[in-house]
Amino acid sequence: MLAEVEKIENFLKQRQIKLTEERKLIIDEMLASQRHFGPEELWEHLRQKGKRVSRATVYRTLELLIEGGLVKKVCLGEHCFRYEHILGRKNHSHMVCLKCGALIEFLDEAIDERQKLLSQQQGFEVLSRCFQIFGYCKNCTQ
Amino acid sequence: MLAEVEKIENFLKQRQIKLTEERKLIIDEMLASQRHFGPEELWEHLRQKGKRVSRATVYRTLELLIEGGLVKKVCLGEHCFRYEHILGRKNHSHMVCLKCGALIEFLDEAIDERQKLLSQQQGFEVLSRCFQIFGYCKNCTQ
DNA sequence: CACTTATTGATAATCGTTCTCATATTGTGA
DNA sequence: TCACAATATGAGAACGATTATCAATAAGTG
Ligand SMILES: [Mn+2]
Ligand SMILES: [Mn+2]
Ligand SMILES: [Zn+2]
Ligand SMILES: [Zn+2]
Repeated sequence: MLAEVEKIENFLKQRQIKLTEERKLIIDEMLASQRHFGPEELWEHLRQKGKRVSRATVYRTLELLIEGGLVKKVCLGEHCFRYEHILGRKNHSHMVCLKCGALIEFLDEAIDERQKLLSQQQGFEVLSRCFQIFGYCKNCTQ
Repeated sequence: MLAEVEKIENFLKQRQIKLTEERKLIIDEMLASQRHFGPEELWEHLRQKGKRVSRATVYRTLELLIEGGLVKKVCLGEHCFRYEHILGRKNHSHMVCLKCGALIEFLDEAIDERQKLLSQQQGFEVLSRCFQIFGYCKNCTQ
């Protein structure tokens, strides 16, 4: 956790970005709370702790952290986006339960390699990937 | 194309769904135009041909066709959704060029199998998948 | 043809996200 | 330490794609 905060602060310093109170609050909350979260959710958590920041600042900060490669935005269906920090985590994908909302993370060497091969064949330079599987989780099919 | 129209009309008849002028227009336009399209785009094309339907009807009809498994909605980044008809087409994924917007379709047995295996391991019942690769196409990296 | 039921159009509402801009804070270098 | 330029913030307006509303209209059955 300390290493993570440090990595983030280094990123901010490298560019002409100021480490404000609000950004600290948002980053701390992100690292402390559950893995996948929405901006509104994070904002509400802070608010409940008496830490009031603007919704706009939450969005702006998350965007900043994405630019720095510290946070990833995941599309979980129609109009549902979640964020998660990816400090020290391997690139992974998600299975999304359409009933209970459960998220199952997965990663697979074989898929990664096939995917790499396919894009090379097309002369396609990969920047990011987005792979979701929608359906019902174990609990919800029983 | 005829077979496709027929398949769609069969789907409509099977349920208590009426084959209205507007729905015919939308389906014809979809089959006649390019593969991936947005609702607004389809609406505009019809309008330019003097065929006026409500935007709402375009959305409603596409939704209907998705239910019938005749159309698929593809998420191409943040707030960009496209539709495509999947009549007689294998399930495929897309590489999306972030510069020129090009779409490269791909499908791969190996990935499908790994994915199937992974979801089985989790006891996860798959309903749909969504796999996109973002980056730069051949033309845009040169 | 008549009648029931589904569908349409126009536009208001929604909702997550971004924009605006006056005010406040940060970090620098004197 | 202090002053100052550069950045960042908050509050709420604006946005834009999609969905909801509901009175008027059309489809299809028999
Ligand atoms: Mn995850
Ligand atoms: Mn396609
Ligand atoms: Zn579930
Ligand atoms: Zn391109």
